[in-house]
Amino acid sequence: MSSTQMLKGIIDGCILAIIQEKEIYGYELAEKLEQYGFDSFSEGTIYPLLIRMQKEELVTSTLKKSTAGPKRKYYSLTQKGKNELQQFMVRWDKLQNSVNHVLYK
Amino acid sequence: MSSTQMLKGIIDGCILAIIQEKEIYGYELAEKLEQYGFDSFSEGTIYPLLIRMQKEELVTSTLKKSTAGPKRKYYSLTQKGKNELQQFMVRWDKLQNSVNHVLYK
DNA sequence: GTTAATACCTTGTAATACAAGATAAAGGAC
DNA sequence: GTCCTTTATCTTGTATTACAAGGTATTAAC
Repeated sequence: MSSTQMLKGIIDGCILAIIQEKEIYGYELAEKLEQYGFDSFSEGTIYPLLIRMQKEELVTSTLKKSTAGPKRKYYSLTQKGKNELQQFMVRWDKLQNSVNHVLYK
Repeated sequence: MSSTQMLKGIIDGCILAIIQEKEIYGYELAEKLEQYGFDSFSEGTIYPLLIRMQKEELVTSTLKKSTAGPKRKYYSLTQKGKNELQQFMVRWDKLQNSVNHVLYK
């Protein structure tokens, strides 16, 4: 993943980090992102992203019954996903340094 | 500008910050970004971006002779650009907090 | 059986990072 | 004087992707 894709892909990394904590389903993830202070990540963003990440074999999913509503698709990280998260954290750190260097010199 | 566009638009803010320091032309800007640790911002990224920012009236430009090569197009911030930079810095700060909250809890 | 809440997915659009390549001007080598 | 290199800008085309908008399914409560 290039540095550019990172600029576009910050959410990806954050989602990997949240999933690593504990397995989680899309709807819950959306709520959690809002808690963490991210504005407006709609389901139109999150579901396609999760599907993409599963295609890339960063996450796996299992269906579990819900108390109310359709089955929940719980996601957890694969080893590849854990590696990707590590790499993301390095890139994020570097990006943070660069941006702060520019902004605050 | 939404939070999403920000994710994609971090470079925009950085470029505004660099231009605010002193007027600068595209080619020089590309070099400077590399100095600051950004990988690989090619001219195919930077020139369209500068043109876009001028269209949005965030920057103005004036041509000046170069010692070698075609005329340099020096960019500087408009008042609108300065405001945008301020807003970007606030959004960046918020984003940083959110991401770090997720990553390092 | 209707409503509300929960949960997932799809389609279409606009933005945009970037590679690749075109163009232009100046200076130096020969 | 013509060729090469360096400096400098711009354009075209492609792939990615955030998101709005809307659709579908399941359960509980009434």
